[in-house]
Amino acid sequence: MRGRGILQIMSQTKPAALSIPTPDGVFVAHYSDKGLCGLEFPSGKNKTEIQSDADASPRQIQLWHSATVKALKQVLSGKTPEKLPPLDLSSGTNFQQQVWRALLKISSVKTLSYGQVAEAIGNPKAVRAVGGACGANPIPILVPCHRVLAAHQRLGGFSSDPNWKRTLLTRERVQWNS
DNA sequence: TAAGTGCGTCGTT
DNA sequence: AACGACGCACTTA
Repeated sequence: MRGRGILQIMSQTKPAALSIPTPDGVFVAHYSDKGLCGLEFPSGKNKTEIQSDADASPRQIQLWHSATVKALKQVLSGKTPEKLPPLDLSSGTNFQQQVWRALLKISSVKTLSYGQVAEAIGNPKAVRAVGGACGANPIPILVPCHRVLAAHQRLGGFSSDPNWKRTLLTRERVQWNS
């Protein structure tokens, strides 16, 4: 607290991690001074983890967080979120950010193949790299990497529990081939 | 049909 | 230089 420069005090918000209880478990959202920068799936750890109290957070983050909570719950119930909080995707490389932005355009119910995403960002041969970028997605669910299937409507992979991909797609009434 | 192999390709580490 | 949340062609059963 003492060593911070004036610029940091004025422009930088303390990174925050806020929990989000849902019927599917406790998610954890991370915020930078630019917006939502991470979303963790529920894990055994999250259940017992000390959750930073939302009341102690800056009001801006509280506002962002309420938007996150609402959007998350909407997607979890198979709906398209109306509003997203500001997203901070700056942790990604240029390529990854292109992919993530492309994913944001996929509305609920719809899906794209890894190949189609590659085409969408004007890099049609980078199919496999798109998969890598999906795996590096810091904000799953809200950046809907689960809506990317392999060719011919096959499921494809998922870094965290593949059951999440199946669950989310099922709730969005998306079908795939086994 | 289903399952397995090999290879091209590209971004990341 | 090695590794993937891929895609495609091509074998086998």
